[in-house]
Amino acid sequence: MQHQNLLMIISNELDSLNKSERKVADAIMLDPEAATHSSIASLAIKASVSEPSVNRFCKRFNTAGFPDFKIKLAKSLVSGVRFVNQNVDSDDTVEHFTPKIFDSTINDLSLVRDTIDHGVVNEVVNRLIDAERIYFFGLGTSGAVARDAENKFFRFNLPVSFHDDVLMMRMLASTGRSSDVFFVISHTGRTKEVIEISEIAVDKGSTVIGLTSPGSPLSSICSISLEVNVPENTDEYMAMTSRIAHLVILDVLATGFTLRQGPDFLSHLEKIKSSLKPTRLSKDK
Amino acid sequence: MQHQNLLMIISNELDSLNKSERKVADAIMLDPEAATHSSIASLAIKASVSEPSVNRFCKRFNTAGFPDFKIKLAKSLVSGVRFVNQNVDSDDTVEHFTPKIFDSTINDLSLVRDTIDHGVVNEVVNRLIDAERIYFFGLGTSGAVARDAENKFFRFNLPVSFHDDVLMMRMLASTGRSSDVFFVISHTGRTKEVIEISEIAVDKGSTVIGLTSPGSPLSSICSISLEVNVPENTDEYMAMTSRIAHLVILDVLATGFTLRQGPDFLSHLEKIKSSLKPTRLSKDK
DNA sequence: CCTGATAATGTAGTTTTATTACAAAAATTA
DNA sequence: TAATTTTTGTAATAAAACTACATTATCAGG
Repeated sequence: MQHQNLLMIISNELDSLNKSERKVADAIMLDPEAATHSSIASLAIKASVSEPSVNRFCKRFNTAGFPDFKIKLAKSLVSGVRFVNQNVDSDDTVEHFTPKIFDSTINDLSLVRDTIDHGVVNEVVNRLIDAERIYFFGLGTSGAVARDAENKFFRFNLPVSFHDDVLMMRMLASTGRSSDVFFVISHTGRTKEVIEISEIAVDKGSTVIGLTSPGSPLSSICSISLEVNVPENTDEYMAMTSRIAHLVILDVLATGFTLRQGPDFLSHLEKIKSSLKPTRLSKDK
Repeated sequence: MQHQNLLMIISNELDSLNKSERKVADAIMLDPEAATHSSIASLAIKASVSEPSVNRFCKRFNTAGFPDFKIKLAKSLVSGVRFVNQNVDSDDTVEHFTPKIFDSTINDLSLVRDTIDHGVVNEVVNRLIDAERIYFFGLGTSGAVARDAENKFFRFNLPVSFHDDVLMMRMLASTGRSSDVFFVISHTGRTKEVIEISEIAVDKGSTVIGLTSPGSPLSSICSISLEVNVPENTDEYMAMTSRIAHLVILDVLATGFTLRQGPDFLSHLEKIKSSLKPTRLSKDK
């Protein structure tokens, strides 16, 4: 939370603002760069609020006052995320919507970074290390995530597979052992099939790790719930960012796994990497 | 040139300053961070000059005045290299390496955002709209990206499929028509099989879009090359970020596609979305 | 080493900008 | 609906920045 960009903080707290604070926030978001150059009076007019309201807004975000706020805002603009919380407009051209989509993704990732539970991550890494088999389950978009996870964890020298076929999943879940880990990925956490399958695996004594949204049905039934807080998508043009957050979390888990194995393990990874060399054209051609 | 760091400009011009300007410069250089928080009066005292001297100093460096100067100075203090590249250490705990991985991903994404060629994106969207069939090809990690792309573009009411089987790919490529689009995803752009297959498709007159790294063999042979600039991964613990950049770019393309179809298209997307409702548990349970 | 011109710097007043104290209005609760 | 709390605005005050002008320093030519 320490080094987060002011603009992102504002966009994340948008919901908890009162009317006039919200007006100020909107005025700033509309053109943050302009805000850093305007006086408190002109910004107040732009937001249709009084000057003290702008001042209070600034103090709410832990700045000394308006000038200090402007400086912090200016700093946050350097990092380059300019279109936080700006939806794609129907008349946007490529130049407009491309940075918006990137910025929105970046924003969501930094939110997840700051809200992820390290204790749970740690616990999940432990379970993965103890696992004799890992199954990655996911349907639809989460199927692609599961597939990526298989590819990544395969390198770790233990039996891994991914599945996006509910019948297959069901069979595997019901024949699961206590040493098996079922890693279930689901954005919503409310897909009936996935929940049923997870319940079966839990009943059989296997470990079920759910990578899903907080408070979802899946989250409540699995052995360990790795909750990812990605805001709901309000804009019909915007993509689902949760799958990207899921991928990054799997990177985190893989890193934790590797680190726990100690330095010897790196040579094993190197072996796998070099096994792919013959499939590639050499760099100096 | 406009984006050069103010602090550097000052230090470069140090010799050409007159006495009091020099005093101001020294006072600022001594603690630039403090300078951004002080008033013109306190800085004048610190530099042992009058307030107008400070003001004149500011204007000399093409700023509107002291407040504007402070903002530009503050911006120049934000480290030039965004989100300093911190590698994962072998003794990092979850608390340490988690934000590192997120930040590194975020950093790469903002690099891609700023280097992506909008013209090419636009051209790719055009080709996708004109396509009668779209094939997404990818092996390994890029297979997962291709799978995600299929899932996304399927909603657009045109025949799409993804393939991660080289034999299948080869057959499809050699029977391709000019109205077909082969969307080939490859991080390295040097996988022999993928290049061969792409060449076949190009020869048959199909459009081959390559989502790959700049200057790669794949990039040079395909019809349109969508080049993604993600720095090579130096750290053995760090994951491959390019696949995430690829996913975001596919989001961008899908958005471009949707926008080009006009507002009527949204109802079609809504239909697909609601078709999945029966598979989910309701929210208020 | 003057003298006049020019550049550099400072003083004091003015204007702009930001903040504070307090009152009015809304919203919330009992 | 009255009491209480929260939100917002008004108006006065304080702070900060700027400008015009005066003073001082610097320097070239005599």
